[in-house]
Amino acid sequence: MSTIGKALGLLDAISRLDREHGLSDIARLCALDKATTRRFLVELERHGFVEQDAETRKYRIGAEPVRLARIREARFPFLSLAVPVLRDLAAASTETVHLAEYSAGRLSNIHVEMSPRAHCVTVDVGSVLPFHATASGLAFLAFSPAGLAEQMLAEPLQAFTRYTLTRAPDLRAMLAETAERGFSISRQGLEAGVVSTAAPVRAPDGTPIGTVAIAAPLVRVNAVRILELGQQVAEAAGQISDAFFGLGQPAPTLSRKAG
Amino acid sequence: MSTIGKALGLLDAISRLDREHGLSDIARLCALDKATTRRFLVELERHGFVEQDAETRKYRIGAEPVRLARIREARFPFLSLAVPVLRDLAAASTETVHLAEYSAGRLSNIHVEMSPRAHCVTVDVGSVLPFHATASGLAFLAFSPAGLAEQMLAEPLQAFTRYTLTRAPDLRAMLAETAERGFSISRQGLEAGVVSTAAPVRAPDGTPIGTVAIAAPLVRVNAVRILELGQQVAEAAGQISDAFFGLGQPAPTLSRKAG
DNA sequence: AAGCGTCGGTTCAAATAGTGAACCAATTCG
DNA sequence: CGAATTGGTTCACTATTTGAACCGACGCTT
Repeated sequence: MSTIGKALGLLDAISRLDREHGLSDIARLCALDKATTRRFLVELERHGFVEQDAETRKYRIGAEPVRLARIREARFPFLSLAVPVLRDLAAASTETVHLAEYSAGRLSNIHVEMSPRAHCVTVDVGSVLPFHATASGLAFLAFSPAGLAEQMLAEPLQAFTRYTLTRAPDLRAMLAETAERGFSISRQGLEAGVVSTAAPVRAPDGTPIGTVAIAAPLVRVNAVRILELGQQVAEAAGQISDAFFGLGQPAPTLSRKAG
Repeated sequence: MSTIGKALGLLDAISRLDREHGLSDIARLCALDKATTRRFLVELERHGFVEQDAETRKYRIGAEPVRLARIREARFPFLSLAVPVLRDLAAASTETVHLAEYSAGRLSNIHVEMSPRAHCVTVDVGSVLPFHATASGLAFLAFSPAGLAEQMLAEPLQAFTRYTLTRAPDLRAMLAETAERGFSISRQGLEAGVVSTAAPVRAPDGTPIGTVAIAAPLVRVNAVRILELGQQVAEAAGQISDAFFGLGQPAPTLSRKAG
């Protein structure tokens, strides 16, 4: 594997940590030598991708990604156009809403609007969503070229709860349903006690570039309510697609590479 | 130089481009071999740091930095706390306001609030600010340990306009003035016809972590007005420092490494 | 339509960079 | 107090990166 790949993998590992960690910890986590890990961290730090706390000597994500993200947002204002819609959706549904973007073969959460209610689902920004176990993942695959779904189903599928669908035929059926319905539903696929529904944000040519999802506590949704939420999420996703590609956007095409 | 450094340098080069470019262009710009450039781009793409347009084959910043930036913002909400203050400042001053963050030895623009006026200064988000030629740079250095300023002054200083101060003694005088006054002033240092004033956002221990600046067309400011704007910018910078470190923030320390 | 330049992308021997076991010195813990 | 961490460094060994030369395709000009 290339050195660059290893270093960026290291950065990815750091991004998944819930708190700051030290050199030895990070080395163990990435199964890299301590010396190698250190060289990577130093190099990443030189470029602002990680920062080292001067006191604790622990490492965290640096400020350079913020700069890069702002540049991307300036040309491709996905977040800034989507957030108002998400806010409205959270208010209308009174449930937690989140937006994911597809990149590098993964679907990552990039924004969360919390439910105004006291009892609600929390979702981490920056987390990577498994395709088979989340409404977002299913919504994304259902509207992508069939090859992508098959590629994802071919890998071993982790069961996060005892409700997680892990058999390809079951998932294929879910995808077919989703494609017909216009939105996906996941019942406790990733987290026990949580039901989600999601719909794709699509480029003009139809390929999804991300998803918008609603996640609600199981106790608040019945068969009728989930369809209601699904309608709302599909509506919002359509709105974002239109807002984004409707005016002025050069509609960039994305090569849909393997994960 | 390490391969990682070269690859991240390439990413940095792409970030500075005003529009998307092709492989050969980028290779030329970075003085790297085409084959090497391609391997880097492919690797960066695999991890989502760049995207290649499927049609034009040109490269642009990818979505992964957005994910990383959101993670950082969730733990270290510099932007989200600063933006409301910047908005108020833009409204109060009726001039363009921008926020910069120090990282990897550079001061980068991470947010801009445009002046409500028709005739106003525009500032690019993501751009890197030269320390000696901008109000932000001077404000940052004036409140940093003296060693950092001397390090920056030691390098050859580019004259962006015929008003740019490039001699170390002149700049040292400016820094002394700035430290005393509490805010910096730059008259056409980077752009002809633009006057700026800036103040540092500081961690509890006093070291600056960024700056907030106002940039106004020369024709709208006289000696009195610039001091007025300076007062406002200093006030706003103080507000951001307080908002950020006042409550709950763990006040992380940053190792102040060379540029 | 032939000629030329440039594009994105690929190949493989030569050269350069990355690697990691062993080693510090400084903390932390029982 | 000593055992087991921690972050960090060294240097002989070796695997990875490098780039000139190559390809087919596209878009000009003649």
